[in-house]
Amino acid sequence: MDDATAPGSLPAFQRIKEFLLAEIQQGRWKPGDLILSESALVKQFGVSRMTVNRAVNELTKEQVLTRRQGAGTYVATPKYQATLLEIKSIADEIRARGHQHRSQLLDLSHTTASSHLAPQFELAVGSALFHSLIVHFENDVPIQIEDRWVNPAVAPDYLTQDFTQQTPNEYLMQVAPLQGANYRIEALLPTREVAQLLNIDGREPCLVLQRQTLALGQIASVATMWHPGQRYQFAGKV
Amino acid sequence: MDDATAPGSLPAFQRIKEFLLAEIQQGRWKPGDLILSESALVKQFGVSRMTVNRAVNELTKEQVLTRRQGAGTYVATPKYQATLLEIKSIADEIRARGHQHRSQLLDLSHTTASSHLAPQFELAVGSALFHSLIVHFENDVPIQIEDRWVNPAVAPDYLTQDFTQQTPNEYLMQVAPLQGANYRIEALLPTREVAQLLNIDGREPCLVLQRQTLALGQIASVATMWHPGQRYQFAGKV
DNA sequence: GAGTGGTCTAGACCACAAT
DNA sequence: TTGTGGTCTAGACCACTCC
Repeated sequence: MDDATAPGSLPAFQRIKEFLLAEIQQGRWKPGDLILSESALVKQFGVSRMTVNRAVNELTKEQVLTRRQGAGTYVATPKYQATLLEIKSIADEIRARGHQHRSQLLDLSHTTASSHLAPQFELAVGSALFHSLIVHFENDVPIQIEDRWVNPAVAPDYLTQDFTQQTPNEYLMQVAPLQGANYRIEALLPTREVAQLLNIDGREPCLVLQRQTLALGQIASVATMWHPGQRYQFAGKV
Repeated sequence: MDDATAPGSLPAFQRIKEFLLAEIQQGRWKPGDLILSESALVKQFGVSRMTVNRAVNELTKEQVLTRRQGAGTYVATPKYQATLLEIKSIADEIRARGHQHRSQLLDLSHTTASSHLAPQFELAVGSALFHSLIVHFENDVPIQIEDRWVNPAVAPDYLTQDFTQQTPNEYLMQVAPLQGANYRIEALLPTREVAQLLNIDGREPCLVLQRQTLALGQIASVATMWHPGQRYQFAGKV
């Protein structure tokens, strides 16, 4: 005999993957935790080691787990995503260029969802929202305006953070595992306020990134990032 | 006994993966081709079927191959890449919106690498290059200017194609497997020529994508795509 | 029916980490 | 030394496609 223990059901390696994913997504295993060894999973599921190995190796390729020979298998620390438009920290990006990063907090407040914002959060009009407005400087030159609304259900302590020490993005990724993002990139002329904050001429085009991030099964945050066209570009590899 | 046929060497499944990748990248197997079956690879490499299966399955997960139970394993048709900034066809994109695509060929010529272009191709100044300049229309409204230089070593028949029927991108992906791309996105004011071709005001910002594509181990193509800021944006998910 | 891939087993030897 | 993961074998049964 061999396989087919559960007829009409998923393959064994899939059931094991789903078990492991459920443990992680439901928070019973957290990033960095050591999880069950292969031999433990072999006993628990009554399958051969090759089958367990396939399940765990696939999750490792999918960057859900990390493995260290001789040590064990761990829950991967969330990686801030892929390819281009990485959900990375503007502060890290600036420092990686060997430059100095500084940010100026212009607003941090409690507000309510307008008829324009509410649908972007899939919340009712008038729901509570947090708002922050920050200018990021690279070597004292303004390089990004970050205009962000945050869902209080995801980050209830948002208003008490010190966003000159840690960017909102960094904070949000710390309090809630990022599940995905939708983005839009446009070339727009700045509003008068944007032009003034970025210290540019009103006729200079801006590269605008709008991003909606998802966490804990909800829309965590909606951000609009304005960059001066003369001083900023997105670049990457595929 | 079991493994360790080639001491100091790669694992068997890795050697098989590299063999398969080499066959594809050197053009001996083309997209859609049926490749060797598992049993054929078992004989060729003198390994067990599970080892071959792992190699082929991993390449399938990596979207290099596709498999059909009962039929066989095929070279995947190039998938126009990931996440955002997919290397996709502007024509398909427009048609996917249910709109009509039309393109106008403004130039298709043989030229030589200037001191500005040569380094982008890693070629000597004065090397032969092909050039094309195309305007793409969505429902008769200009939506993209595609200004492209092509390495003749990768696409020697570039100048004899009908680019009103097939975009340069589609043609290039057909003749040479795409290995990667570097891109840059900027917000710029249009040049006089660009403004005229896109039928926009010279003060309207443009969303500009520059992309360098790699194929056959060389730099295949360098393209600059201009889009009117009012009518175009990049969007996607991560 | 012959051939293909999809999955699984019950062992095995190895390199490595922790102790 | 014990336990971990990394890799591999030589079989097996199954579902599916093609002829």
